[in-house]
Amino acid sequence: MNNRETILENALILFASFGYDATGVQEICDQSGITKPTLYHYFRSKRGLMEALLKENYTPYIKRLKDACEYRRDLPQNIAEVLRSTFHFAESNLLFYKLQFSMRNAPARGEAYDIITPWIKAQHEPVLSLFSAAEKDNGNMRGRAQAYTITLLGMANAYIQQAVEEDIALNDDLAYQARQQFMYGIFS
Amino acid sequence: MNNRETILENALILFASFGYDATGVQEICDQSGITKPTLYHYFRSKRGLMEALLKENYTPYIKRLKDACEYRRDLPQNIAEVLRSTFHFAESNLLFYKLQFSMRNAPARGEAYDIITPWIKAQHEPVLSLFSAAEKDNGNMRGRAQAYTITLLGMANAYIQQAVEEDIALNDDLAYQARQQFMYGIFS
DNA sequence: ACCTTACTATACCGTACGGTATAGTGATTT
DNA sequence: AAATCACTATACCGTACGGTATAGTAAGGT
Repeated sequence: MNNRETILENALILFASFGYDATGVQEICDQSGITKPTLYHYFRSKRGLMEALLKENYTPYIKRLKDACEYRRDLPQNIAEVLRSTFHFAESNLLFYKLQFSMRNAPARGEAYDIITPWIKAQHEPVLSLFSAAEKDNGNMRGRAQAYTITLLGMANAYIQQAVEEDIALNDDLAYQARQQFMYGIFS
Repeated sequence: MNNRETILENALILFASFGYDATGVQEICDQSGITKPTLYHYFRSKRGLMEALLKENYTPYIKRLKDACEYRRDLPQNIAEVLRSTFHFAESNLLFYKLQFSMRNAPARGEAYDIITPWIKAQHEPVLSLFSAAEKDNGNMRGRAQAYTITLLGMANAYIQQAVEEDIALNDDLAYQARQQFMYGIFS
């Protein structure tokens, strides 16, 4: 494994364990067996390192999420796919999931929040389009696309948190259960 | 207002805006119009300041939550009360709610997480007892008290987040809606 | 008058931070 | 053989951090 990958790997572990602010560049270098100029050669700053980390880990999930949000007049199917892709995202790289979750919920005026903002948008945007498209087929959903987006993703996180703490699998069954519960919230 | 209260008030604003790590003691002092020895007189350390902040703001909520979790063989009633008290907690001091939420979801090895851990337990414990008590009256809930606790509190957070971002009121109607959705998840 | 107590300002401590200037190294290109 | 390139180590920069030693001040008790 080359130095760039080693740095990214150790940065993920340290950032996820101690947070962005509390993790020093020197610490990442020590853990990776390199020195600072090497790190600054590959990533132009601490921020640049975090940006690269987010890009590498988010990209496949966002791509799959976009597919999951392609509306084909079957909203329940879409919702199941959104939940499945999000569960898979969390399960396949739990460390990164924890990191991004803590950053999303970090105070809004910190560097960490700045860096993750575009990715939050990239996640919300396709889900929001999905519910906007579904509105046209279902009158009593009108004007609530934004609310549905927040609630669906919020519920996914609640399920993931539960699965992590209870050590149960984030499988399709759980996604189905979450979908039923979410849809009940919509149509009641 | 005395200096102690001024410091606590400004610390809340700054910690909630920029985070515990990113907020310097000097910044809090400047904002409060005092100097560091004054702060260190009232609070023995930066950590002590945060602990005092949590204690003052959490205590009334935990007390009310405990009442809400007193089981009288009417679980739906208890759940409604848990949601109501939590919604009220968030709405009456949104800044503090945001602060504690970001700390709860912060990386588990930081000082901020250490400080808040006992309060997380103080919140979980009465809700867990509630579901444990309800288990005895309802066989098909057996062994899931922990899962219900996490899901209920997680759902409350999802609703609060939605209410904040959509600028809608965290009133009893919303608590009722959240309860229905949660109970659907239990009994299905 | 004297002592204690609660509180506050000036000025400083050691440490760690993010980042870099300098000087290489070893492989590839010309 | 010379020059170029990607990469890496040593040693250092200025700044900001959490925290404190010292020296008061102002009020109340005796």
